[in-house]
This record gives sequence, C-alpha cells and structure tokens, in this order.
Amino acid sequence: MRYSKGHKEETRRRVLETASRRFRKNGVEATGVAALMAEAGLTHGGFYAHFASKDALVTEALGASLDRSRSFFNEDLKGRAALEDFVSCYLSPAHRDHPEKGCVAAALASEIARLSPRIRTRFTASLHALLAQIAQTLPPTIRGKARLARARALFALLAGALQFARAVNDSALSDQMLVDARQAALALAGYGPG
Amino acid sequence: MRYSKGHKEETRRRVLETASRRFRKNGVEATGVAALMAEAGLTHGGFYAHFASKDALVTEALGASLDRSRSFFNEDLKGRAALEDFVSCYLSPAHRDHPEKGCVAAALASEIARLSPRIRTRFTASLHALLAQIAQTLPPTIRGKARLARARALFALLAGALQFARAVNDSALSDQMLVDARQAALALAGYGPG
DNA sequence: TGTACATCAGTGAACGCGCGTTCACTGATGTAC
DNA sequence: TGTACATCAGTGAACGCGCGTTCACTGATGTAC
Repeated sequence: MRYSKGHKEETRRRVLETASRRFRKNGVEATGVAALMAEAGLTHGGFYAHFASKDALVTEALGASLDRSRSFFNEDLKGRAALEDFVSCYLSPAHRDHPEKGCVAAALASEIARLSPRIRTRFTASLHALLAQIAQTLPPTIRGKARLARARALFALLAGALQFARAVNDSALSDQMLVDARQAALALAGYGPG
Repeated sequence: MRYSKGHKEETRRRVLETASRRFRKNGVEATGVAALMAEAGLTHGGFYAHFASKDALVTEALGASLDRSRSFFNEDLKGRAALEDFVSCYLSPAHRDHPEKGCVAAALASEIARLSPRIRTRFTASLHALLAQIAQTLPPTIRGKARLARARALFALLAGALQFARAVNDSALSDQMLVDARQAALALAGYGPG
C-alpha cells in the first residue's frame, strides 16, 4: 500500500513515543524491539526503516523525553511559586505511580550509568538545562555559584526520593518519602516552613 | 570428585559474592547465570545445586549486600562525627567509581522498583534499618518523628547524587554533584558549615 | 480515460546468539566389609 | 590392608524461548504514456 504524505513521519513519531513510555516503565533493556513495534501497531520488521538500531532509538527516545522533563515547570510561575509547584508535582503520588509519563532521570537513573556514551552525553546536556532552570527559581539570597550548587543537591534529593518511593514495598514509607523530601527540598531551597 | 566438609558452603558463598558484585556493576538483568558461574570458576550447570532459581539468587545476594550497607558506618563514631564520616564515604569519588563494592540502593535504585515483591520487601526492610541508623546520628535538636523524616530526605539526597555522579558524562559535573550533595546533606542534618 | 509500471511503508520468515533451566553423567574420595 | 561400592559437587550437552537484526516480498496508490 502507498501512504499519504507525512505518514512515515507520523509512524516514526508514534514508535518514539511508545518507546519512551516503555523504557521508563520497564527499563531500556527489558523493552524488546518486537514488543515495542507491536504496541505501536506494527510488525517488528519495519523497525529498521525508521531507526538504524535499538541504540539509536534509545538515544532519541530518552533525549526527547529528557528535554520534555523541563515541562514539569509551569512557565507562568516564577521564583518560590515556580519551585514549590515543581517540587510538589515531582514528588506527587501521581508521578510516583506513573513512571512511564514522568521524569527519565528518576525512572532510569541507575541504568543510564551503564548505557552508551552517546546516551549519557545526551542525558548530561538535558540535566544541565534542567539544573539551570531549577537554579532560576531559588531566592536571590543564594548568590553566584551557590545557586547551581544548590540546584544540583535539590534535584538529587527529588530524584532519589522518587526512586525510593517507587522501590519500597511499604506504602506508608513510600508516602512519607515524598512528604519528607518535599519539606527538605523547600528547606534546601531556602524557602523554609512558614 | 568428593570434596572436603564445608566445600559446598564455600562455593555457595563465592557464587553469592560474585553475584552481588556483578549485579551492582552491570545490573541484575544484564547479569547471566552462565557468566556469573564462569566468574566464580564453575560451569553453569552447577548453579541449581545451590539456588532454586536466578530470582532466589537475586533476593539473597541483594539482601546480603543491603545488610552490609550499614557497614558504611564507622561504629566507633557517634553523632556528628559518625554522620560526617558516613556522608563523606558515601559521596566519595571512590564509591562513585566502584559501584560493585558500594551501596545497592544507589547502584540499582531504579531497577529495584521493577524486581519481584520478595526482593522489594527485602530492600524495604534493609532501608528501614539504614534510615534508623542515620537518624541516630542527627543532633538532639531534631526531635521525635522529625528525626526519621530528616533521615529519609538525607539518604534520598545521597543516593540521588551518587547516581547522577555516575550517570553523567562530564567529570566536572560529576565531581560537583558529590561536593554539593555533601554540603547540602550536612545542612539538612543540622550540621551546617562552621 | 485506460493501462503498465514504479514506489515504498510495512510484512513475516529466518539468522545466530545468549538466556534460564534440566538432566544424564563423571570421577575422586569416604565408607563398608 | 585391600577391594567394592555409595556419595555428590560439579560438568557440559541440550531444551525452548526471545533477543536484535536482515531481507525477499507484498500490494495499494501515484505517475507516465
């Protein structure tokens, strides 16, 4: 069959989106090309018309979702309100319960360290951008290099807490992790209680 | 060949230790039974004389190394000195560069969420114990439930930072992650600078 | 307007490979007589 | 002290399966004449 113009691009986009979701949900290694293509409504043979290899797909899919991580930020907010909103979204039960729609860093952090240099470089660039955005929301009392330093610690806290909240088999501890990390994050940001 | 008494136990111990190292270095899924047994100096067939399944091995290997995580603590120290020592060890370049000898939580956090309930339950128990030990090192000014709450946020920060330090492909950012997280961890603990 | 052909996104069988697991076997040593 | 046998940790071939990847093919539509 011959397809309308833009059909192939649309298919490619759909495969990428499916991959991005599955990688975050099940892990990169656990996601097979055949299963992925089936979920996108295709057979596995067609995969190589769109991507050179699974690794190329991983690079592109993770890169795209990393860039989208910054959309956790509500662009209408600034300063304290922006950070509080970001932290609350990041540490929400909804984010914990739906890794496939959430932050790549939290969903795959320990796996990324073992992926190809190309993917790690892409991850590093996106992380830099996200950290810069977090730094912008810190209060003016934190100055100069300390702003990025604080942003790094803050994001490490968020990602670590979310991972633990997902890993433990105890819903009370999981909920507490989110609450405690939220409070600590605001304290670290210099937006203490009250 | 007939073996001396205790030989089988010794072999089993060796397989467990090899597994624990490889799981942390390469991930659970990426570690095959055959490769594991070869590294322990055996052929793969013998594996099932020691363990019922790979999952049983994973449970036991991760459980054992999780319990050993608490040995990050120098038992001769108490309070501030104990915490500072723990944080410095945890966020050291040596720990970052040798996941196979380090903390399971940091090496496998995002993968643990996808492992069997049995393994997650074991992880949860070990995490509880480690958090209690961290809580003990906090200053007396932090009271009651806040002690465990602070310990949870603190450990999330440490594990998150270590994972990022391992994942990024930029040694300056990696080093900074460790330094910044160390400072933030001490601040969170109530042992601020000076 | 009708026919022949080119296009090309997607199909599905097949490739070699490593996975977790099973099982008949080996062979050095301890035990029984 | 010497011989026959039982033990059992470890061996290695084989199982079905899914992996990433390749490739000859399909067939509906656009284009050329």
